[in-house]
Amino acid sequence: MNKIQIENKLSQYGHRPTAARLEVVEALLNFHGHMTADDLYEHMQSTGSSVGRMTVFRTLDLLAEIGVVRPTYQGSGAAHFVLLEDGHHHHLVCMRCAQTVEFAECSFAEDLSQQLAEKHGFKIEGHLLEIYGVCKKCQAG
Amino acid sequence: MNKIQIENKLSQYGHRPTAARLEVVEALLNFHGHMTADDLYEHMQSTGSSVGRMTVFRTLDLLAEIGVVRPTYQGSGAAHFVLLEDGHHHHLVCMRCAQTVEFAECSFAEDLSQQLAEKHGFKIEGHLLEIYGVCKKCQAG
DNA sequence: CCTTGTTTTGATATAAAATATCACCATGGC
DNA sequence: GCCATGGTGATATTTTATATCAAAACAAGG
Ligand SMILES: [Zn+2]
Ligand SMILES: [Zn+2]
Ligand SMILES: [Zn+2]
Ligand SMILES: [Zn+2]
Repeated sequence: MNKIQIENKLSQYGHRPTAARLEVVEALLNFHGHMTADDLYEHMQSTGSSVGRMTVFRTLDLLAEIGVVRPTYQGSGAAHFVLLEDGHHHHLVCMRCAQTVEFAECSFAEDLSQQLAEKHGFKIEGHLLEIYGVCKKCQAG
Repeated sequence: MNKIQIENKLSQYGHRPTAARLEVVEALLNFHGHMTADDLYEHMQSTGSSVGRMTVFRTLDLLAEIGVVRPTYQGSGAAHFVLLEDGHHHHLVCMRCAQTVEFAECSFAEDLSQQLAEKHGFKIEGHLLEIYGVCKKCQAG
């Protein structure tokens, strides 16, 4: 999902694709991997952006609402946002040290999605699969 | 997963199944669904427990470390803990109002688990599948 | 263009949640 | 019992998130 697509999605949902929001989107796409709102804000600061902290928080919330990102909890107290490429995201998380490894393989069946949508009246737009385990380093320690 | 099994798991991992911890476990099992640490603490208070707030936080962290619960983020600022029955948990979340619906159907393939374990050196112990969508009420509004 | 109503922004203030500290208590091995 | 280790809980502190509000940006209509 690129900047243009996200811009369109914002418009679709009646939110203006303002300069500040697009700066956040740009930073989000450049900043690879998981990040907290403050991580992203500080990264933007370091590249000379003048977008405020509140706008970063609000834009991430907005992007979560329209299904571009999703907040997850990685044990640090702050929400970590992950990009939902093509609507989904998958990662392994170490239960001890919170190290995460992303992977592309998707085992989510489309028919289960439909079945759940009907059963619960939801319009389904994406998913996150988190697998828990213990990483090599923590198995040794 | 019942109280005894969790008690054994604590011991297995070298943590004492103290009275305070078991009270938290008991409350956790009674309190159905998702909850924040403070939700659980307040619930315990209301039932006359004298276990302190810190112990509730610490016990939940401990249980997360051994795979009994998992913190998730549901947009409220506080971590929501879900019980990993038999190692896994699945729910639908509304992207607008954060309403959640749990479901039992599991589409996670065992062979993918093995494949990932080998590839990344993880010892896999469970998973969470979060499906995002818009609930009936929010579709209407 | 201007005017006007609406949305967005960002500084600041506030509230909420998580973590650190530390003295005390409980437990288990010696 | 005595010591070493681990666990507890009150409190203080830090970190995150949210509320507030005046100013700025914008869209629409005249
Ligand atoms: Zn690890
Ligand atoms: Zn997927
Ligand atoms: Zn909803
Ligand atoms: Zn499952």
